[in-house]
Amino acid sequence: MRPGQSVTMADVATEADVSYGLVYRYYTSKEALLDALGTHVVRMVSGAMHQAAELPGTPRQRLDALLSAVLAVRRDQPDIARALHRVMTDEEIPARLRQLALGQERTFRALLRRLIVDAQRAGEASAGDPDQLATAMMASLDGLSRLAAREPREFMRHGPDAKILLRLLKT
Amino acid sequence: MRPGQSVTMADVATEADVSYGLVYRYYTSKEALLDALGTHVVRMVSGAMHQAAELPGTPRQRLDALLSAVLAVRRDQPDIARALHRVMTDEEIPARLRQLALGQERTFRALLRRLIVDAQRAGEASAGDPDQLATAMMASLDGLSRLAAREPREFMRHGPDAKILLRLLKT
Amino acid sequence: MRPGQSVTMADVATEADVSYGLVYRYYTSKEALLDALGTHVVRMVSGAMHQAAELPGTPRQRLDALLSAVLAVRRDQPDIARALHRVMTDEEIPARLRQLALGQERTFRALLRRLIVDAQRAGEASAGDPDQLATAMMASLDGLSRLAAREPREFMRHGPDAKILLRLLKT
Amino acid sequence: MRPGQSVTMADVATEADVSYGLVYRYYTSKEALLDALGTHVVRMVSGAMHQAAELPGTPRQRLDALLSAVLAVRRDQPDIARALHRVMTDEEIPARLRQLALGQERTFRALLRRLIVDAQRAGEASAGDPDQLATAMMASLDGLSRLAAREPREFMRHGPDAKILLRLLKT
DNA sequence: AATGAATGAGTCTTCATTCAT
DNA sequence: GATGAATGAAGACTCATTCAT
Repeated sequence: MRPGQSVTMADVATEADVSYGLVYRYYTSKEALLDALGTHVVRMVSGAMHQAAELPGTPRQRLDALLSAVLAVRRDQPDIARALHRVMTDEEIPARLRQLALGQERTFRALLRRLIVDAQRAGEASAGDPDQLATAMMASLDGLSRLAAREPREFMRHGPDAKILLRLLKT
Repeated sequence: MRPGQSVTMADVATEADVSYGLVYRYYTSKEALLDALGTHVVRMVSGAMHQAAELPGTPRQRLDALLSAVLAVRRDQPDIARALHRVMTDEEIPARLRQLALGQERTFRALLRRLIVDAQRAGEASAGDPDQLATAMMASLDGLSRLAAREPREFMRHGPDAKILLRLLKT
Repeated sequence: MRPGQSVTMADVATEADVSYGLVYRYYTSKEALLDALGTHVVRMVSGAMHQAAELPGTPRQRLDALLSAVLAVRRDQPDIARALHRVMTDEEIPARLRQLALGQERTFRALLRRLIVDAQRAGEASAGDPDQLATAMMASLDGLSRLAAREPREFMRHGPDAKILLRLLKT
Repeated sequence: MRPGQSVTMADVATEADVSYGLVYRYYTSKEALLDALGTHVVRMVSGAMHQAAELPGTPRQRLDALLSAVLAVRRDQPDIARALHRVMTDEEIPARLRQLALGQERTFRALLRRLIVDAQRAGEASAGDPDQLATAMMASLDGLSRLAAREPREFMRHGPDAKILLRLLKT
């Protein structure tokens, strides 16, 4: 195992079908590139998330929309999702990006928690600590998303849809 | 962003409190080291998995034991879990290790599927495609495991336990 | 310390307020540009030198004029002088330019030597090896020039003028 | 003229007859290497300077000793002197080193000025602004030093010795 | 067996130079 | 002629791996 980056600038250049040095016309550094990429994805997810959350319907229906929207972004753009995942996993994430992602996570958690509480009030979800439920749903959604990103083809055919996560709220 | 490995051999040596070059007495290469590490974890998970699966009880109880056992390994050894995750995520996974992990995944899926079917027959789980259910459970378990590895302290206090995943089988 | 040129072609283009690639319309390469720049300065010094040497007066007066003229060029054009200095210091001086500069140095030395000998004959300079005296004067003039180029403002106010170098000829 | 540094780390490694990467065992960066090199020379010159200044004798004799000592360091270690010169000329001098060198320059100037004033009082130097005289002597010494570093062999045979700079004090 | 000095290929970044528009 | 996008060869720095002691 030679020394090596998981994604090299040469890879990026090759992938984008441009020359080695050209990447630096558009991004001042690898960090800037990763930051831009990550920001793009975070923004997309963020947008989908807020849109879904504002749809009309019962809390349960809105939860469904929310989960499905988030999952869809990752499932439909596996390359970018994989790249983002790599970036977020890396020790060397640009600090700004990490903050952005953490912020989004917090926002998502708050949204989820609110909908869960609403659902409980509406009798659409069993009682239980809404924080734990939110945590479980987020973790599960993350797992599904990763699977969708890893095996998009397989996932489209045989994968469960996000609705299944509503079962975590039992009945 | 300088070039750089996430874990260097120097890190390993320092961590293990041995000299720089001594690591090569025990492992012929970094690849071999990672392979050994990964194999160790896979074996641990594998062992816990089979033990749990053979416990007595209703299918549902055994499922609970299985999920809890797998989650416990990752939660209780966050460092190793993180390292394994890094290794598995990396493009440069030793091929042997990837095979091993894939094999384990298949075994786990088969085990899970069998227990789900048993649970359905016993009326402990609602009807539904057992493959999709197994997929959902594995993905969710993976998400929870990652969270447990990422925030072990937080997870121990406020995290849901694996039992919550049984809800995916509704009732 | 990143790799990097002291003066880039982009700097030149920006400085000259022309577009990036246009420089190559005028100079086929950076080497050619530096060569032209250096040649320009060498020519200026050369011109000033010969003019001064042909002024009327005693050998001592003509020496004064010569030294002052050479110093003035560098003092009054510090940017160009610095650039030239950089070029001449660099390992990668265009060969042609190096030759030109060496030739000028020889010419200057010959001129200086002649004037020194003349001054000695005229009783305006003490006896002594004229070659050593010429060497000392050239070296000192070089030192003063460099100082003038490095700190032009400071030098204009408090710096000694070239006349002081005549003291090297004692009395 | 290809892009390129005046001194590359590869050059250093080759010169020192060690492998490329080994240099980084001893110096954490090129900057650190240059800093160390420069510091070494500055210290040597500084030492020689102070020793010479404390010798017994008339102000004139001590001036002679001082100038000779400084010149000798550069003449006897042309390689290092050249390297230092390169480093100091470079835009990218380590800031610390630049400060060190400037400090030394100030010290040297103060020393020189004091000796010049003493010499004037002792009737060993003609009247005149001691600051201008010090500036002229320093610049000339610098010029001689550079020449000595550039052509050490030639300089040893035909070059003037530092004593000639005392003539700048006329009599 | 143990140490850490030594090696050199790989990666990010810069910049002289070319070329399509 | 003019512009700036595109190219690719260097150069600093890292780190897996080897080897003398």
